[in-house]
Amino acid sequence: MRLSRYFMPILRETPKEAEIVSHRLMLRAGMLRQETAGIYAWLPLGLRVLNKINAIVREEQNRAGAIELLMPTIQPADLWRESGRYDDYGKEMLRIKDRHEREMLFGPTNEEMVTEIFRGYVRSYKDLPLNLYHIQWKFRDEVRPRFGVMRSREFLMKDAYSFDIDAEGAKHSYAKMFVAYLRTFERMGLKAIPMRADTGPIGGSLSHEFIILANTGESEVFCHKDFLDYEAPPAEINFDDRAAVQDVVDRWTALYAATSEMHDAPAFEALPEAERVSARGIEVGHIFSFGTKYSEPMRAVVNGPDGKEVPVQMGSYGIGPSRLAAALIEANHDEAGIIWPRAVAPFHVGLANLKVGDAATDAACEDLYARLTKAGVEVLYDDRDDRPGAKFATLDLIGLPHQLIVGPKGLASGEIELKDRRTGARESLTPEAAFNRLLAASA
RNA sequence: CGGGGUAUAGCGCAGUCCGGUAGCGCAGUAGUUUUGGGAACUACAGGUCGCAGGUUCGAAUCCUGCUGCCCCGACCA
Repeated sequence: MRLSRYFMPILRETPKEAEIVSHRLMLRAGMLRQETAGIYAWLPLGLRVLNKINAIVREEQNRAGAIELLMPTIQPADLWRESGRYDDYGKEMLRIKDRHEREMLFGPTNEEMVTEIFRGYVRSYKDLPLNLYHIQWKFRDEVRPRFGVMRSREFLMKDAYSFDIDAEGAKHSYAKMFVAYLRTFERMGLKAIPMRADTGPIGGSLSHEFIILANTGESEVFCHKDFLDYEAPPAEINFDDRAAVQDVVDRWTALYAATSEMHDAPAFEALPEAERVSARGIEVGHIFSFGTKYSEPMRAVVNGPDGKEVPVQMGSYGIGPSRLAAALIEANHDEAGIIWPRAVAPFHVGLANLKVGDAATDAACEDLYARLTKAGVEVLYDDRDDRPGAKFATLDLIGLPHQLIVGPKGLASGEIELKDRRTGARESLTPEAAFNRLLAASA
């Protein structure tokens, strides 16, 4: 993408409403625009990040056997009366009426609707297990939205729903999502720690929050230090192997980890001091197993092997990609701006032409831009006639992992500069060597 | 929902106390000189001063009401 033809409205100064670093940087980097309290437009650069996050989430959901569909944002009130949540949900649910005075709502979550879809088609235990998910906008009318897209009213959520014939199957479904979540966050370069959680209005018996550690995190968390060295299971893990999947869950839940709401101070303090970690955290995922809470009232039943009808065992599993975009910045930034992990970076490389109009510089840039793009490397080419300093500042702000700096001085000796945004390390290389280096990095 | 702020150009702000033709910096446009870590100069353009009433010869400024937004708290992916 040529920056001269892109839409990336960066701000030199920080809008005063933005308090936390991710919000400030998202506004400054031209990723977001607030339209009203807790409601944001995603500008092109922000959307690219959101799409990268979604792609990883989707791959890992699919790998774990979940199947994507797409449910609407607007739902009929009657569906929610069946589960009893129309009255329970309170003012956080945005309720609206259509032109015929029918009561509708903007979905805050989709348990009811997915259960309605399920019961419309599935009759037999032979069709189980089943896990359906979508990535769709949700609306929760928070009393006080804040922190940009970290706590917005409209937000994007991946929500998966599992259906099983019995509790054992449900446990396996839960474990599969548990593993998928560990992999999802690790692929984004985040250290996410599962913590036992309160189930809140979703209800149910078993629940974990996935918390990433970031010193600007919103809540206080406590965990065993060994978690910091744990690695997510490999892509090759066999999700159908109940024991293997359960082993991962057991391992990741064996040590102490809790948010402040669930914190058991005596238990935590019983650990040797050197093994305790108190930190700030951000919730990026939440999984629940809630049995027949919805299937029973909504009559989502199947015939079991014995021919008897039983309500299905359900679970739901959420990740907030829009929140993740902010959380990623909270965990990856410095004074100059964002530092994107490669997997979610809006572009891989920022190519800075330090002297637009200089024939040799233009030619070198055009050549690199064309070849890298052709090779599948995503390049944002700053071809604007601007001063070098401004270009450096912009590239640091938007945080692309690699910066290719091409100017007449370096070219005079046949070299260009390759800078690593995270380490700040710079290297002078021939254009050819830089090209090969970037190809290798994207392999 | 309780408490506290704030609203003036795209962004950041001054002006309000003490009423008298709306200003600064950045960003934008044109030009000149520049060009390896957010350039300088010149010129230009950009505002129903959140909204509605009121007081006054005259209101960004004083009074009344309303609204938006932000922060702290309680609540939450």
